[in-house]
Amino acid sequence: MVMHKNSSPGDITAVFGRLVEESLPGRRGEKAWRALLQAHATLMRRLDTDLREDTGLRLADFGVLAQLAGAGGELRMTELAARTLLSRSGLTRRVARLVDEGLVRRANAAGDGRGVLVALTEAGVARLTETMPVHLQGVSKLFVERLDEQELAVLETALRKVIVDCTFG
Amino acid sequence: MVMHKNSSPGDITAVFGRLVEESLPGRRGEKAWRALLQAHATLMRRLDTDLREDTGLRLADFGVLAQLAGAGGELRMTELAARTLLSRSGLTRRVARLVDEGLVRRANAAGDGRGVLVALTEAGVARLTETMPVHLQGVSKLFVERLDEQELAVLETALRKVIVDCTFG
DNA sequence: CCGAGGTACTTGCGATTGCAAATACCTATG
DNA sequence: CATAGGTATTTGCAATCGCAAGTACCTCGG
Repeated sequence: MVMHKNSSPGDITAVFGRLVEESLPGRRGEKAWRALLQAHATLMRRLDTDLREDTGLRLADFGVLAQLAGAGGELRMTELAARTLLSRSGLTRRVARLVDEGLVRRANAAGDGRGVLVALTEAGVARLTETMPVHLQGVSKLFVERLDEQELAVLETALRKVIVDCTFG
Repeated sequence: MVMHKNSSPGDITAVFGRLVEESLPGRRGEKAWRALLQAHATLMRRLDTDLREDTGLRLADFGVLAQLAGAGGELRMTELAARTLLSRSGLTRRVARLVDEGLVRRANAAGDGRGVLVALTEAGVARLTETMPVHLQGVSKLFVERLDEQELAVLETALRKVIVDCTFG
């Protein structure tokens, strides 16, 4: 065993390991946390690149169209931002791009001059119709099919418990 | 019951609902998937803003320093990119910024002229030492403490199953 | 009906991103 | 020992991001 005046190699790991123990006794939850980060990052990257290759649509744009469809075709900006987990300013620009592509339309909210109603166009519906199966099959293959009922149930309840309320944008 | 030639309000939701059923029979896993997206997005945003307010360090920069510490103080670029879930080009620039701030140092990899070794500086170690508890207590409070042993165990095994192999960058 | 203060959304700005191409170096083959 | 092809990293570029400030509109007390 070699000891130096300063840190020996691998020492740093041990020092910070001890620091982890102080906040996470027994390093409880560390592996689950890491798994969450890694699963999310790799799944998103894969789903996004696959979707773009197969349909030309970005995952974030798909998310906007899908949320609109799930809400009956139209939503206010703020509500849409909340559902898509996008910042308000980010949504403003994303919607602008979708309007340019003709997939979405903007209208004034009836009875509130401040509000903007975003609605799917016919082209948007058509685009979503061809895109949806591609994305869902990706989610199915990479996520749903790899998990059993119990795992899905626990994931749902556990992850719901850790959703934080935080304003986006 | 009112029927129009074209879609009636709410119709779109039903149409796409049917489309979901085709790829996800019984909409299996849909709720868990949604919970994953929402938990990740809100947790990350919260942890990042909290960390920045309390220590001035971005979450992504913290991640780089923490991975280096966990690996004994230094890593090659590609390995570091993989561990931090960053793209290679993203890491190049992030490391450049960290070098500017003096938290990290670059050196040539011994025996491979192509390789770059990124290492924590003393200042980097110091910064990490003061930052680590803040971040970990955030993770503890928002994530670990809200879950029981079984939930953490299932999260870990389930999420590990859905980690995709995909090159970053 | 006026004005203060709240809400809804957009925009200026500087920072950051990833992709694809470029650079630099290594390795194996003939 | 030349060179073809692979690996490690960086950079040009155009797109995108969030924050903070700005605009527009609504609401309500007086």
